[in-house]
Amino acid sequence: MSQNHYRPRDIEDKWQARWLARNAFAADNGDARPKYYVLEMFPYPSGNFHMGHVRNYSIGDVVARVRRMQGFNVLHPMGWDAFGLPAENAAIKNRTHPAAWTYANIASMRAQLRRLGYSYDWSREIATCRPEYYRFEQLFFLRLLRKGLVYRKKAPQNWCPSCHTVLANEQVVDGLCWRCESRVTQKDLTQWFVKITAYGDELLNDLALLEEGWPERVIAMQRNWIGRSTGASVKFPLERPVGGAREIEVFTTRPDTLYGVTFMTLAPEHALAEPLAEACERAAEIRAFAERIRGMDRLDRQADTLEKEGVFTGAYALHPLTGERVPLWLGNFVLADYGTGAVMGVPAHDQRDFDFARKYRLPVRAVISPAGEPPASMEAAFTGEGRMVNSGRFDGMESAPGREAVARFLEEQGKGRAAVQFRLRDWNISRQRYWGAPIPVVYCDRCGLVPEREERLPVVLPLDVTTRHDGRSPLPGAEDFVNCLCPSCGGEARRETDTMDTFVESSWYFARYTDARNADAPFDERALRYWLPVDQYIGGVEHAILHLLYARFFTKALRDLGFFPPEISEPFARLLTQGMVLKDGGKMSKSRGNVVAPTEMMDRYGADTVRLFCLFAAPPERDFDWSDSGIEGSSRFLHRVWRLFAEEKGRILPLGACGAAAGDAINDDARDLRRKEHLAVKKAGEDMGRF
RNA sequence: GCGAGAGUGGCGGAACAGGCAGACGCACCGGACUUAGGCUCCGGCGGUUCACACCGUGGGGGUUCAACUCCCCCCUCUCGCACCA
Repeated sequence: MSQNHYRPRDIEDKWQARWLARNAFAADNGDARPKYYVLEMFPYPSGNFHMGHVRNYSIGDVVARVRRMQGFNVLHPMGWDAFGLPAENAAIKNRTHPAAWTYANIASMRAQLRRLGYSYDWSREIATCRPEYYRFEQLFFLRLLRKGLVYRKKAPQNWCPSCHTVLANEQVVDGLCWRCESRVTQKDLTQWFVKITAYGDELLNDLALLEEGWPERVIAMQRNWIGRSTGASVKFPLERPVGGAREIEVFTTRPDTLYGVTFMTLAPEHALAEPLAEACERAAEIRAFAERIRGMDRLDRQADTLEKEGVFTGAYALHPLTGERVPLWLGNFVLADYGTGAVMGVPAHDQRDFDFARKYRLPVRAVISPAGEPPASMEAAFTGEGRMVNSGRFDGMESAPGREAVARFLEEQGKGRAAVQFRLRDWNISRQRYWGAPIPVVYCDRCGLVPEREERLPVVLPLDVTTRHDGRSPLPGAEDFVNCLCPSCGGEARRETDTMDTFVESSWYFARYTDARNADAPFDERALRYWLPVDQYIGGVEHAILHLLYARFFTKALRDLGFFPPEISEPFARLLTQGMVLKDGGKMSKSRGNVVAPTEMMDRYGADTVRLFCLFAAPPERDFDWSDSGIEGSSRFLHRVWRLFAEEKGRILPLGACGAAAGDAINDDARDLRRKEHLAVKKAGEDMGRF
């Protein structure tokens, strides 16, 4: 019996045991072969894999195995993105500890991965919740702090009431928490920020290096998110000083339209909104407007159906070039956190300003003439380029040179300058949660804020705490942790109890794999030089901005801190964003009751069938619908392959039998078979060519 | 509105670089094996047609000996962004 029957469990158990015993896929840092680093985005140890993971890792495993067969020294590691909120929530629910829950899940998921037969180098496995890992993250934090790339500030922050923590801008999707989809509110808090904006230009410009290897849409999304605009900042002197201010600064991308300014609009959150109200006899009306707009739900306020409205403050600024009086308004459409929170109103050449001017009967002055003829009457703003008119000394200039000329003139007059604005904001990395890497600073009554000393790292997250049922962090109540000695004066001090955003851990893990067991330093420079960048990175498109932007930033920052060699500026040379595994046209989810568990499928068909189907069902970057009858086909296919080999075994010549030595002994059938084999190998090689 | 991607049998999808459209799989049909088959194996399977043949890759034009593939115009769908001044 049975050799003719395909028995996946027997085959897989046998080989997996052998691979494990020999650590068969260990990569060698000192190897002379060309290197190839293939990496799949590491998982959060939730307890179970879903089909999306299986698809992701199966794609990566094919790349790794093909590259090995092609003679490359392949690094294909795996680890665990192990800090994070679900562990705390599960701990509360199951009356356990986040660490216990996390490590148990890692053990079970590691076993699942081995059963799936992936060719990982297990000797490099990492878990980000271990002090051996996050101690280096704390080191990076201290160095970034020293360099001014980490700072503390109080500002309105995205607050998720359900997760009891702040969120970075990147973690707010359509006004909802990226993890639990609760509505995000605003809260004034003092938080730690990473100055990602200092790298805005480089993050944008280096996208050009990724054009070959990254999907265009991911590049477009990053470009969009960074949102660089060039233009000018312009100072409008106030007719009378208000709240200690003598002028209001605005940013504009169209300094060529400066002579068309007929009003100015401030966000209701602008620092001068209240002083302006105070100075006006209609103070109550202005305050009521500002408060109403400020109190609006973020989502509603950003709706594109929202009508523009505003209120006149009674005050005037003076046009920097003509000296004309420019009325100051508050407006609901001006964003407080972009630019200066104030804009100049050019109704003739900006649709928003046009709408606003129509509603409040403000004058419209055309200063850009499209192709000669100025329009007799305007139904809409003319936002295109043209020739400057009614613009004093600049009359007759084209828009593009006009923009530069106006900016230059403003600068000469001390009334402004050429300027660049980013949409990208600094990254808030403080989290008011327990299960994360402690931020290594202390607060001392005498010395103030003091960084922990590097030789005292890691600041270990205490494990002997009891999780609170209200979801709040137990750290502030953990006295042994909080009470400490000041690294500077040795007096009594208190530790920071916020932890770091888990996206900090995932921003550098790919580099740690190159030297994962190094206890003295985060990396070995030779190992980094040899392995980086990752040649092929694979993961879901949901990280197009979040993780992929942070990791790109970290790579540049670590380079400038001297941790990375200077030639490493981008972490991932090629990126594949794999499609989702759907069921019945939608996401698999517990609530829909349509989850197909990989373990069940492996029990029924074996790991190879599950992997084969995940690869076969659709091209890697496209979504596909899970099909129960489809996987039957993959299973039948493997059965056929096995049976064919088993039945023909006696007639199949050993490898090499086709060589010259065997000569004419080979019959036509064998020759034909060997030819087919080579054609198949060639085809497979060509199909893998894109990697 | 802006950006990206996709439209090919009943379905998922092939077709490298302009050269036999529909590989492979699912479903379906016929046959074999079988007490039975929901297992397995063999064969068939774009449309019209008895056949010859003709038509056929979202629609319309074009280039070419030859177009799913290249060019122009249009339609539909998916995803991302969107009052960023």
